[in-house]
Amino acid sequence: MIDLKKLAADPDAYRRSLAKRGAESVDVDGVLKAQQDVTQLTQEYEQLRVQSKELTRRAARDEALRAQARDLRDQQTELETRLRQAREELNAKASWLPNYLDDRVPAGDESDNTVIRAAVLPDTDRTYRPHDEIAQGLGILDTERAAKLSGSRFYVLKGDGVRLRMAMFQLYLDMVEGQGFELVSPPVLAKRFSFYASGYLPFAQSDNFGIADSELSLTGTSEQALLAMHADEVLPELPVKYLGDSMCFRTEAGSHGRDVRGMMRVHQFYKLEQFLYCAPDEVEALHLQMLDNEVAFIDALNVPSQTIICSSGDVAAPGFFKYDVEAWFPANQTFRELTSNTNLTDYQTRRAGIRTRIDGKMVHPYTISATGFCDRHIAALLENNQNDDGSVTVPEALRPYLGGREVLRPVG
RNA sequence: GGAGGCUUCGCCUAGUCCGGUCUAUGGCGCCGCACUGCUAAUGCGGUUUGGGUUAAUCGCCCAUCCGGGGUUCAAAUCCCCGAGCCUCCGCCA
Repeated sequence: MIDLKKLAADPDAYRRSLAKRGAESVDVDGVLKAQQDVTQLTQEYEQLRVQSKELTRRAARDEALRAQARDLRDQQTELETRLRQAREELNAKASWLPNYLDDRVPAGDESDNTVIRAAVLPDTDRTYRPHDEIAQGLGILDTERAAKLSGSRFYVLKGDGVRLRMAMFQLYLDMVEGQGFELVSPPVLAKRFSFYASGYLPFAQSDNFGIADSELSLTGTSEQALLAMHADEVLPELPVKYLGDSMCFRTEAGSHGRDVRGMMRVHQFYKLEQFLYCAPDEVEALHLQMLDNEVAFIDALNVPSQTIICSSGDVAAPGFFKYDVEAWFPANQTFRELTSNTNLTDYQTRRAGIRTRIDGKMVHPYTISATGFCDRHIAALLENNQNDDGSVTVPEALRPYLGGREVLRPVG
């Protein structure tokens, strides 16, 4: 939710932001009108309440006034109904307003993303095999059996694949030691409200798996839980930093035929998420700190990567400013998104009713949602650290967490 | 699945039986001031949140006692539905 007072004060500033998103169809005037209606009805209602309260006070000792008081109450009830309807209309409309965009966000689609840190690619003409072939060779990935079990866009991760995931988990914890993160493993089933609060609903209605005969859906990221679990709270101090540990579930609606092979775009994957609440004046520094964590981790996996500022078309509705880190996938000679790091300003905390006191004033804290690592990192690691015989050299940083092993060898 | 208890403005709490200055009590914490020759003690005052009014402050007004609905001139208080927490029993990884 954006700040409606700020919107009313300068609608054109918001319209410019919408234009950059290509979202001119959003009904700004309708929201402003609905807001005025609510304000006006509220004032009328309050005036009636004053009269009603006064009359009630006197009616306590004077039965003759009770008929009159009853009449006033009925008027009040009627006005209350209209006020409630006006509020509902305002909420329904306002929930469709995306966040403002930072001035630094380039207008356009994916092709307009701005590279702010270039990758250092290996100077070689050797050929690389795609990560899924390497993984199958190592016997750590089984997509055929996953298809029998669950269908397409799933994988069974086995043996050293699971160990790699656990090793990465431990390495990540050690690398961000001292930064004040609390490790949290939240539920992956959440109520509708949680998806609304985090800004996924109503925009991305079809992205999540619902549970039949239940209000619950599977979360696409622990971000949704780490936000909603603090709904309606006043946070005593900032920043609050979490590492969210969870499986993530996504329908991948609208991505038919893209990345159907391997581990890149699936219905279920593991992710360790960096999620934090902070004061507005510390958001820039923390945003960069999260980015540094991501890059340092990917570097530690010996995976070349570049950092980009995402263009307007690549920033989801609740986002204000987003960095992506893209890993080099040498088999296809292409960069693919590995991590995503968004400053969401107070958009989510407004929706969730999360506040904090800064200099004695109640304000909505800012949130940052940034990937720590996820299963895609395994794919990037395998593809970039493969050897010609199909084995994979374990990056040095990971070796202590894999019993000192230096190489993962193909089976049979 | 069964039975019972609980939910009050940061935390704890009075008030609910029997509706009416409840305009919600007190303590802790916090803030301000005063005092004391120390960042101790004490005293006085303030301290829910959201909205409205205002250029803004002060003030004033409206709402707010887990959520929703109902009864009533009037609801923290009575009735109904729901949520959450707790205890005991049952069942079960």
